[in-house]
Amino acid sequence: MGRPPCCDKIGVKKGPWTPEEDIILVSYIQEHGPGNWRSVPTNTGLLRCSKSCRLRWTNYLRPGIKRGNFTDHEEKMIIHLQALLGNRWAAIASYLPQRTDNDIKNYWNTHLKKKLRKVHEDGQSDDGFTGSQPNKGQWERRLQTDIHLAKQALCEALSLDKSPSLTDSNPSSSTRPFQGSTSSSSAASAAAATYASSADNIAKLLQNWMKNSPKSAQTNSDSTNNFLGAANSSSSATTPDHHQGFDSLFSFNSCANSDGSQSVDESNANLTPETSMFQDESKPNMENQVPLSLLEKWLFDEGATQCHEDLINLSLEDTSVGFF
DNA sequence: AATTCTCCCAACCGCGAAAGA
DNA sequence: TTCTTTCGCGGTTGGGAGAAT
Repeated sequence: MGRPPCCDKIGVKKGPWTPEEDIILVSYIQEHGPGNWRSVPTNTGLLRCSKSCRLRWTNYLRPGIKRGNFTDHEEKMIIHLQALLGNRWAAIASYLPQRTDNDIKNYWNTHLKKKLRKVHEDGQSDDGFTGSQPNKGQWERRLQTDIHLAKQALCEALSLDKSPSLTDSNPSSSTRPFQGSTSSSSAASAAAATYASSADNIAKLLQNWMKNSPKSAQTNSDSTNNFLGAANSSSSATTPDHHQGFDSLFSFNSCANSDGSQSVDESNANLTPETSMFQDESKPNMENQVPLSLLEKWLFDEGATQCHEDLINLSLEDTSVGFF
C-alpha cells in the first residue's frame, strides 16, 4: 500500500509562485487561518499541491519573516545552535523566529559550511564544532535537563494560570513588525527583475491588484483589512486607509476593518484563529514553544548579566571554533 | 559581446510522525 | 490496534543572476 501522493499530480502547477497566486493564498489564510492545507488548493482553486501552499506560506508569505543578510549575531546563533542541535533546522529556526528553517538551512549550506571548511583547512580548529563536537554531549545533557525542567514548569504553569500570554512563549511573533519590508528593501531592488515575493513586492502587488480589479479588491480589501486587524496586536491605530493598509500589510500597522465589524482589540481579545495564527504562526507547536523559550532564557539570560552575544561567544568558546 | 561557470535560494521530493477514523 | 490521511522536516534540485573567461 504505497503512500498516496499529497495531491493529484495531474494539473498541479509547479515552479515559482505568481503574485496572483500569492494573493489568493494570503487571502484564504487570512480568512481561514493556516492549517488544513489539504483543502487549500480545492477551496482556493490554486493549481498547487497542499505542500506547496504550506511551504509558500511558511517560507515566504507569513508575516514576521525577515529576509536579507544574516547579522553577525544571527550567524553566531546558527553556528552555535547547529553545533548544539545538529541539522535540526526547524529547532534552530525556533530560536530565530524571524528566519525560516529553509532560510537557515540555505544559509548554512551556502555560507557557513564554506566558512567552516575554510577554517578547518586553515587548521585553526581541530576541536571545531564540526564533526567532532567534543562538548556536544555535555550540551545535550544540559539541554535535556532543561527540557525536562521546562516541561515541568510548563505543567505547573498551565495548572496555575489558564491565561498565559502566547507572546510570552514567542515574544517576537505577535507584535513583531514585519521586518521584511525594511530588511528586504535593498534586496528588493536587486531582485526587481523577477517576482521575488518580498514583503514590499506583495504590498505593492496588492495595491496594484486593488486598483486593477475593484470588484475583487472590495472583498479582498475587507479581508485584507481583517488580515491587518487580526495581525496587529499592539501598535497604535493608524488611519484606516486601504492603501496604507496594504503598505503596512506586513508591517502590522493597525488598520480598522472597513466595515467596522470587529475592532482590533476584539479580535485580539477573542484570540480568533486568525489572530492566533499570527501570534503563533511561526511555531504552532506549544510543546516546542515553552521549552524553547525557557531554553532561550537559559541560553541568553544565564546569569542575567551578560548580553546575548557575550553568552554566545562564551558558549562558542566551548563548542565551536574561533570562527570570527 | 558571447559563452561558460559558479553561486544562491525558492521550491520540490520523500520520509517519518502525528492525528484521526 | 490498525490503517489512512495529513502535516512537518530535512535533503536535494532547478534555474535565474552575476562573475569569470
